[in-house]
Amino acid sequence: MEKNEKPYAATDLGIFRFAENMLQVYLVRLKMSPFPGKYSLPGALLQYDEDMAQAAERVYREATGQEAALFEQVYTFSAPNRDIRHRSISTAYMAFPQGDIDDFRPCDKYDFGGWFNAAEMSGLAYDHDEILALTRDRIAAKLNYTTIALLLLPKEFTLTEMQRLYEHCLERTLDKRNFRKKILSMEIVTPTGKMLRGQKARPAMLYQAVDRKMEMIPLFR
Amino acid sequence: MEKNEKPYAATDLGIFRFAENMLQVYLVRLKMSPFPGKYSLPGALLQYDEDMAQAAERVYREATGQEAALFEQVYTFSAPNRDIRHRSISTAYMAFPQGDIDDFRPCDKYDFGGWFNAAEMSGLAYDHDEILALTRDRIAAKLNYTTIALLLLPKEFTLTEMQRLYEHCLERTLDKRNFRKKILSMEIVTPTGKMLRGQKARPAMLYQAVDRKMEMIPLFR
DNA sequence: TGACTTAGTGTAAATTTTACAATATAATCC
DNA sequence: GGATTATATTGTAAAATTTACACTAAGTCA
Repeated sequence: MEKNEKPYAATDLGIFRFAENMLQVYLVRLKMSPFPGKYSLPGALLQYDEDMAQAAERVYREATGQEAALFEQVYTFSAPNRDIRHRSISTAYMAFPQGDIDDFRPCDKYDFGGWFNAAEMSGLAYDHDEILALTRDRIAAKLNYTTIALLLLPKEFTLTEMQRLYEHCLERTLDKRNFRKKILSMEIVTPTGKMLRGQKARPAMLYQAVDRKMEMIPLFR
Repeated sequence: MEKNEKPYAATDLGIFRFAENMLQVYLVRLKMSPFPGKYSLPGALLQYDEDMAQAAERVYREATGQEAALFEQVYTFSAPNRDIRHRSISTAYMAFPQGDIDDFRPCDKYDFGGWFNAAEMSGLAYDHDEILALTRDRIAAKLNYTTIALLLLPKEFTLTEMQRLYEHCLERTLDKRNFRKKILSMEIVTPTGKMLRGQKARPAMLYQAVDRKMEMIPLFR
């Protein structure tokens, strides 16, 4: 930006879920310059009557056609050259879909929207590689001291799926019996009574979150 | 802001220490409108050649006359009406002084600067009551899963001081023997060999941080 | 129906956490 | 300088949690 010119204020949104044994992020393909055809996190400029959280919610609607999600502010990116068109600062949010994930349909700002393996994406528009990397790190950190796993999993999930989420994001294996004992002792999930059938082997009990929100796990009990 | 007008970008800084058995925040008194005579967190508009972290470091220099500190981004505040003069969004940082705390001298933007009990301040300019409250909450949360205590304490401190920091910020008492056992077992502090003398009673061993930075305390070891 | 795949479970040892009280060392006050 | 006061420092036994570890159960698939 020129001296004394104000930067644009924007928000970029990392929409995440754990599915197909991956941490997946929902990316959109840009139609317009400066990166036509490139993938990016959905984003938008802040509007005059919104705060950042509202802007993030609007971006969620634009990118998915859906409403229900939980949002969490992550970080504000402000490097002077992070946007080649003009100076802009972007406040990144994470979003966790609550409603029907399979009906996502981006608005016509975008060419396409879809789920990708968050660990393998690069070459995104703007500084979105960096935003994605920091947001992934934040998710991994939060797995250690919050119940963020409940937001990444679908409404109903097996304990094996939950364990795979931890193992993939923390990049380590965990003992199956000890993991189950620990999660069950926290009383954050409850069995639905339904079984996940049609897999290759023995059906697994489906669980659901007791309370589908992110809570701190205390150090001193 | 008017439609299509860009907001100002700013940063506000919560400078913290634990001293005199309190979590203290360094506040400045404003000379100019719109809040002459009111206390506030030190802050400034983002300049064209800076990112937010650099702006926060500049604000630290302006407010204290000192250089050495550690910074941590906290949250970006963006309510449309948070600044009565014009729309602005502010990215709040926490700062932890590293150098000589007793030589703080604010630049002439400010009338006065001094340390206050962070738990008791209200009536600050702008939305700084809210920024301060959220930042205090963040510090309390981080005491539970990071070594942020090392940044709040002076270079040399007693284990009793450290325990008081936890007790004040977490608003609960902790057993003295168990606290010391736990902290020492973490191997994040080491005795200096020097004693704190001149108190009312038996001198206490002074400790220092092994590594004066904020690190995560892992959930799964 | 036999082979394969994933779900689900228990226990003993080690470690950590918790609850709890007496002694040590200085300053202060007569 | 002796008594009093205030805070620092330390250990242990019980409880709880964590860890390491391997087999059976219940489906699918060829």
